[in-house]
Amino acid sequence: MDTRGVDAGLLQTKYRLTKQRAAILRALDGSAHLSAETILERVRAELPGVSLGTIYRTLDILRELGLVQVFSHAGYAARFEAVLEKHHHLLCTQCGHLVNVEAPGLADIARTIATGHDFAEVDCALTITGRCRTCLLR
Amino acid sequence: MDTRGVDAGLLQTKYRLTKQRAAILRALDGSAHLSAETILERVRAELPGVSLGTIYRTLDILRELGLVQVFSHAGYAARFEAVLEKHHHLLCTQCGHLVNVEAPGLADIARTIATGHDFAEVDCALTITGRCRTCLLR
DNA sequence: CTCTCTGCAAAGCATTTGCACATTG
DNA sequence: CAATGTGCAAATGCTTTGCAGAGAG
Repeated sequence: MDTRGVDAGLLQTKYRLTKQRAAILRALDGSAHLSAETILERVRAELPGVSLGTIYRTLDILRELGLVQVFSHAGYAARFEAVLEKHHHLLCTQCGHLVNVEAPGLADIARTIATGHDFAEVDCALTITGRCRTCLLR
Repeated sequence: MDTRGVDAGLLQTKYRLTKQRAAILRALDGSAHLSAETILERVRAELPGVSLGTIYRTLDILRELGLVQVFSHAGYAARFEAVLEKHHHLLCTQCGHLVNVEAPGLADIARTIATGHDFAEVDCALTITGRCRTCLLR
């Protein structure tokens, strides 16, 4: 994630660029699938006083701005990552391991389905579940 | 949903067919996208003492047996429905309205992606989001 | 200076669980 | 009867929120 680009993105909005927010952006940089708790740990490493409430509030703003993608699935805490390119998820139902995958053409399929039902402003999220190699061998 | 078929299905397992479970199956019959709370209300209409714990426990068994499909999405309580045919979901992000849709060929796409990453026992769930006609006009 | 943001701690909500009793097969 | 299921209520875990003080622009 190009943090400078995101900073600029934030600055163009009504939101302020605080040191907490900058640290959260840095924590997301280059890593995928971080839980709020993990982000809290990383941020606290450089900014000890930060609270979980701030993490959630900031992530929600970043999601609203389209800078962060959220993965949530029944039975797991949400996981967050910076948006680089649109992608989908492959989840191991045994160990929770998450892989980013691309599904070329899926967006078009989804848009066709949605417009057929009079929906607009369409987005889609595909979650593929299964068992990963490691778990299969166990 | 053919409740008799499901009863038979239950009976073939280690699970007992109690009056609570039968009532829950009846509550699911013919309706889609029921929350646990709604199911509780319906079941209590004929069996007043039933608890929410039992609803969740039973739904979990039915899901495990493949008789019930669960839809969950960040910010909403889970919604449950009897499995008739595999389908996907179209969710209005404004009003929460949920529509069942088919996505022919998607299962194959998902399986191809998953096996490419050494995953097996593959399933997939597509959630398309957008705004429904009613909300667009508002 | 004003408006937004933060930390804290409490609340919220959906869901799960321990336990003693009831029920099923 | 032995094993499974149930109601109840408390616990859980993630996430959100109110508030009073701190900080950004």
